[in-house]
Amino acid sequence: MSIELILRHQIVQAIETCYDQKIDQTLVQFQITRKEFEGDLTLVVFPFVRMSKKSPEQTAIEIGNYLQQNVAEVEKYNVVKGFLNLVITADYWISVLNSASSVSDFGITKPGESSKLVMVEYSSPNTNKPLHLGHIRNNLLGFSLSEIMKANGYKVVKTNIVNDRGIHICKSMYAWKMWGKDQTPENTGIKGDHLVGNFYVRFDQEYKKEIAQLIEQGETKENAEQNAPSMLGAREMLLKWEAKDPETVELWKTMNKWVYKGFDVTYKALGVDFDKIYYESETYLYGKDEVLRGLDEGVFYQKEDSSVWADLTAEGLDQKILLRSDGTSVYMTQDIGTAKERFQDYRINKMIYVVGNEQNYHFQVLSILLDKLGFEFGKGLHHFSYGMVELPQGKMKSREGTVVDADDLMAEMVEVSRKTSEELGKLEGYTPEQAAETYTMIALGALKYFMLKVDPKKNMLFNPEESIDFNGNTGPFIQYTYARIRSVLRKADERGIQLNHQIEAGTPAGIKELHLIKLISQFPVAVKEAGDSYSPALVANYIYELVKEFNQFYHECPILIEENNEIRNLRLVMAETIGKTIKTGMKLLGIDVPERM
RNA sequence: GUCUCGGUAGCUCAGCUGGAUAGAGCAACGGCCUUCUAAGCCGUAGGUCCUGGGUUCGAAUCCCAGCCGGGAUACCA
Repeated sequence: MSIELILRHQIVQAIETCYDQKIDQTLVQFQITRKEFEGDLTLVVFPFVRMSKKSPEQTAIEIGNYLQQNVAEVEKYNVVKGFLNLVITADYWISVLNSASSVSDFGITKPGESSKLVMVEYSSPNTNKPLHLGHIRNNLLGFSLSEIMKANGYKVVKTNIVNDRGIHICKSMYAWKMWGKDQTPENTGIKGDHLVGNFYVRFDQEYKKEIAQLIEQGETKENAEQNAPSMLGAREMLLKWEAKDPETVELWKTMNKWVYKGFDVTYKALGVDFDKIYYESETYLYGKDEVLRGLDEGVFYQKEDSSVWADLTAEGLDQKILLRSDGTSVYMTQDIGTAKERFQDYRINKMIYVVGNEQNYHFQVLSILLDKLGFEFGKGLHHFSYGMVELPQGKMKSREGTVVDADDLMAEMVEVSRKTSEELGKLEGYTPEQAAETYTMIALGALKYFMLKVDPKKNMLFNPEESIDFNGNTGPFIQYTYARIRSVLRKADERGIQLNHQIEAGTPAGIKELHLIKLISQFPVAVKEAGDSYSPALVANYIYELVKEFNQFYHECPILIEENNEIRNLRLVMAETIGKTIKTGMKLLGIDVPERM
């Protein structure tokens, strides 16, 4: 049982004994004692003043006395104003270190047979352009969230729904057919997703030219947009595709194949993967039956033009269209279909959609509609809504080319990482392959940590002018600390020092050691909170705090060269446990840590 | 118009289930490599926590109003 739980219980007892009042455990609020005061845990006594009918100081002293007498782990206490600072015995903290160091998966709750199944949908790209920085955030969040859910004892299915059909891909197809028919990834050497993306941009350029021309000829802007030859061409392609025209379907397959091959490279570089991939071209017709059933059951209604609608005014929202007057589906219809499909394919207990906050409204409506259709899981959907990545000029737009490309960004960072490693002479003695593996790991560590350390729900700013840092609160800083710990442990091994993992009670641990052990003990708490609140940032922030604290310790206290064997052993075991915690924590963020750097 | 998210140091962000003197990193300035990895450590400087009310023993944190910014808002996904 953790010290917090023991104390919580005992404090309730103390109030009952001293003041003859029964209180709820939730009234007991603890915090970690601030550095400038002596103690480990602090009880705020103000809430109890009303019961004691005494001054805060007097109340604190009485509760402190009770705890000191009745709780073995409480060594002593002091009172500052209304704050009761409790000093926990060193032996308790040593026992905490012992239990943390003795297990291989400290802080992790492994899923078992009866664990709940969570499906996490993330990435979900369009197949008309390569992935950019916004997708990177999505992918990293989705992957990390999946790892964090697993670490909280859930079974997880990672899924990706590929948006492989629609007018956007037809635009690329049309442009290719018109202005680049001879080009392939093979004969141009351009990565498939980039090649297709180039045609998407080309389409937009030509389209704009045509609009300008039509307006000059006296057309209204609206007419010009509707009747520009390119747009007509793309629309025609969409109709042909839906009619399963062989030539169009063939072109569609070919170009999508190029894109998938490109995506695979990017996904692999990012270190993300999926257990199940859905393709919208296969699922986009699914929702229609459900909507028609809803219409039969009177959940939805039909307008005179025979379009089908949901009335959400009772929920404080508007009317929402579900089937167009020609009977075709909209985005919402498809999502109803895919949701049903997924719950049929898997016994999902919870569905999490990792999708940007611009779609908050969509998912709010989706949840309500599924509920109205009688699906139990409707209310259980969770939209993991994250903020946009903005550039100094504002939002990224693929069509206008104002995007930070995922592949380019990674390549640049690997290059910076390589140069830095070489300048610092860190990887001497490594083979070129080992060196490349390490500096790539560092580059990705920098990128991933940069993206994941900020609160997912907030918009974040990325300035391409200032490359992502490798110093300070960064991935490489944490990786560096890990490598440093490994180095010390390697040297200990070389010198024939055997670690004794069962540290004996009474080992003289200093304030610095105790503080670090306290931090180690918080790791499982951080993992749980990250899972409960769906926030990888909490794990990132925790690791940073631990690492920063360890580096201070490292500079102040010798580990390997400490002369007292007992203390040296304590510090080595502590360092090893911190290393293990860093590795586990970073794994939750999808970041690897190097043995050397 | 309505809904929603945000506003904390020059910049990027923590802290937000109310608690002690609001913290990091970057950028600036000054120190520390003959001792376990200097991608590190120490120090200096930098704040009307958007504004105004309210609740409270106590508010960056909760409530209300306003200002500024992002996003959504019935047939693009």
